[in-house]
Amino acid sequence: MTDTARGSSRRYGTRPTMKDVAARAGVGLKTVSRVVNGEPGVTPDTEHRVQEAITALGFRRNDSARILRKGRTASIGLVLEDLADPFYGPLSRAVEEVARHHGALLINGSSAEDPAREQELALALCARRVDGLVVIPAGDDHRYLAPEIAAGVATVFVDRPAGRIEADTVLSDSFGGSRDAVAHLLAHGHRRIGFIGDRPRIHTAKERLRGYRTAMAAAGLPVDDAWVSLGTTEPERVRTAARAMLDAPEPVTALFAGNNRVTVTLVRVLRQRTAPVALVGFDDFELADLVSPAVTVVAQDPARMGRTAAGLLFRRLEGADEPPRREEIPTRLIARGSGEIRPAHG
Amino acid sequence: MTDTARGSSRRYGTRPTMKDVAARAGVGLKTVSRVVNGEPGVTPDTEHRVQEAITALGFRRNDSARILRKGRTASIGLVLEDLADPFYGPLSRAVEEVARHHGALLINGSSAEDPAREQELALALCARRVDGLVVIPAGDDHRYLAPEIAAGVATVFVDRPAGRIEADTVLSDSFGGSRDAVAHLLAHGHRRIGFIGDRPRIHTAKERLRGYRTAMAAAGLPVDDAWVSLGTTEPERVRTAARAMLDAPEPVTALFAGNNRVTVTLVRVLRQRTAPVALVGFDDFELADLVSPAVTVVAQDPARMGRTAAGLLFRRLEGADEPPRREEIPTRLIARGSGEIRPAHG
DNA sequence: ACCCCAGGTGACAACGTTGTCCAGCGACTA
DNA sequence: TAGTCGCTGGACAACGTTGTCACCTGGGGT
Repeated sequence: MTDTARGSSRRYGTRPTMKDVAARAGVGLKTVSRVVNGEPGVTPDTEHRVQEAITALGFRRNDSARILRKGRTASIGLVLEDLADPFYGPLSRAVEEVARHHGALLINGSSAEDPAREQELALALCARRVDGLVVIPAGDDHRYLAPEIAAGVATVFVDRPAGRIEADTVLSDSFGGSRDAVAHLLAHGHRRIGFIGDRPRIHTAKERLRGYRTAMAAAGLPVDDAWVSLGTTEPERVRTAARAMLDAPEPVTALFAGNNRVTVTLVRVLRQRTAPVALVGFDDFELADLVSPAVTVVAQDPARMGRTAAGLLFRRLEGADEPPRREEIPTRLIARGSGEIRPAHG
Repeated sequence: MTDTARGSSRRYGTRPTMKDVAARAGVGLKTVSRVVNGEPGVTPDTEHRVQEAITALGFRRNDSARILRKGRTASIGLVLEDLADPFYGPLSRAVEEVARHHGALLINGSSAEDPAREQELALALCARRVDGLVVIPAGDDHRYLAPEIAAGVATVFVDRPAGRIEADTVLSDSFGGSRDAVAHLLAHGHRRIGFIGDRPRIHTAKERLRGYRTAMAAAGLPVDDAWVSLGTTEPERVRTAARAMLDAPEPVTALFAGNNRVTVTLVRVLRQRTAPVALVGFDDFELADLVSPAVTVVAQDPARMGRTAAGLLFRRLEGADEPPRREEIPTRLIARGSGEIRPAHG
């Protein structure tokens, strides 16, 4: 048994090509191509012979060759932060749905919040000649994509803006949503409100902090430095930050969580405490209404973000030649109880 | 302005090729190829000239052509049920992680539980000449994949077995997990236990039902037909089924939910009722410990399933020539409270 | 009877890359 | 000094498909 023998059955070379089909059907190569692509100009009789050869040989068109020839791949790339994060599930699903509607496949990868990996992935997708790219930025410099965009790769940034480059962008209203969230807590009598958010490098984290500060300022309230903590969403980090705020001499009476991972950790922290602390989280999550107290949130609409992004992308692909757009998706405060707790000594 | 003028900047044809780079660097085509692929046999000086030309022109290798030439695409396909379902997030992430480790990209799509769409997707991926395929079956006949598998596409089925075809498979221990879940309820004194599961067409639903029946039989208990309800996971369907069981003359005192979607709906149903009803769910979910009572579940390990599947796939790609394997991933009962409620008149 | 036309069909080049193979050139050895 | 070796570099074919164009055949019009 030679090694050729072993490998031969796995060789792509053994796959039948149009040439093989043509030979078997006794027709020309181009005729097979016509049948495969449903082009007109083939007698029913010929077509039948070709179809028969196709099934007999188990032929399947090699899209790699087709793509090479046609230039368009009918696929779009999606670079996101983490496929396993519940925020991105509906988003990717929405992108996929739109892509499917346009006959395109979705190729995706997770950057794990690492700018280098984001770039590596995005460029790998460009090398595959995806027609378009939906990117949830991990880094803040996307100039590396400029040549690709110039070469015709429609590119849309979602959830966070592109860095140092002009491009279509779809964002949640992080600032407005956060302002509303904090205003909600203020309206319920809180004066000392803590904010625990994601790393300051991340745009949405900054925007949400800005919303928090703006709401506090609008109420004429000072913000103690100890009330703000930005960092990773690791549960341990969040727990430590929360404890510091809650165990201070003048503890906060309410917390505003900068994202869904933080909110979940805070729910766990707060349930171990006796003193009631109000909580509002940015981004909704499943079962938020079932924990007790039910968690008040600023809901985003990830599916809509995905749909909007993919929509913009395909507009470009269809030739829309307008300056880059920036769509802002509104957020919605959903009051469920945890934000309505009044401060103990209100 | 002619239409050529409008479209020209978006044409792939305008992208520089190795030929262009070679011309600019004053070297041969193959030398550029060597530099791009880091092959030896190029003087530092020449290499430098080529690198310069590459950056100057913004060249990026066209992987379509490379794929066509080499036969291998360095990408694997993933066909799942719904990207937005929290069960599949960690699973796809795990597959992606392994793929990345092998230098492969992930192309994926959702079948939406529709066999026709599953087939369409899987075959589209094969036409793209993915090296391998991870499929979470929606249908129960996968003979359509036989030619592809024969042609060398490594294929692994996950979560549900392949239909009418032999192939590597990775499953959760649905039967054993369900038996344990029901045994747990029995141990807490329940005798009338309801099972609400997914559509009977789905293999895991059948297996979980079998586990339920086996546990009941082992305890010498009859199963009333009214205690079993299989169907979609639509909340409305599940609510109706639950109400019928709970409002019967001889109501069930405990419920076993066949999957995570059903469990969540049941939690909502039960919290509106005064009489305590025990609940165990198949498949864990985030915050299961935070609702009250905390939900006892049979936990699966989707990440491990994904890793195992991708592992099998790459073993095949690396030439493993063994008969199809069937890996069963054990489940784990996590008692949190909801399963430990004793029947009112126990 | 001739010409023309239309529709069906096939030969051939091209897409951009990689593998094969050979040529050129400088250096080292006998 | 001549022969040889090793290394760099390039010409060319091939991967499987599609677009272009020309050929052929048969039928209808004059």
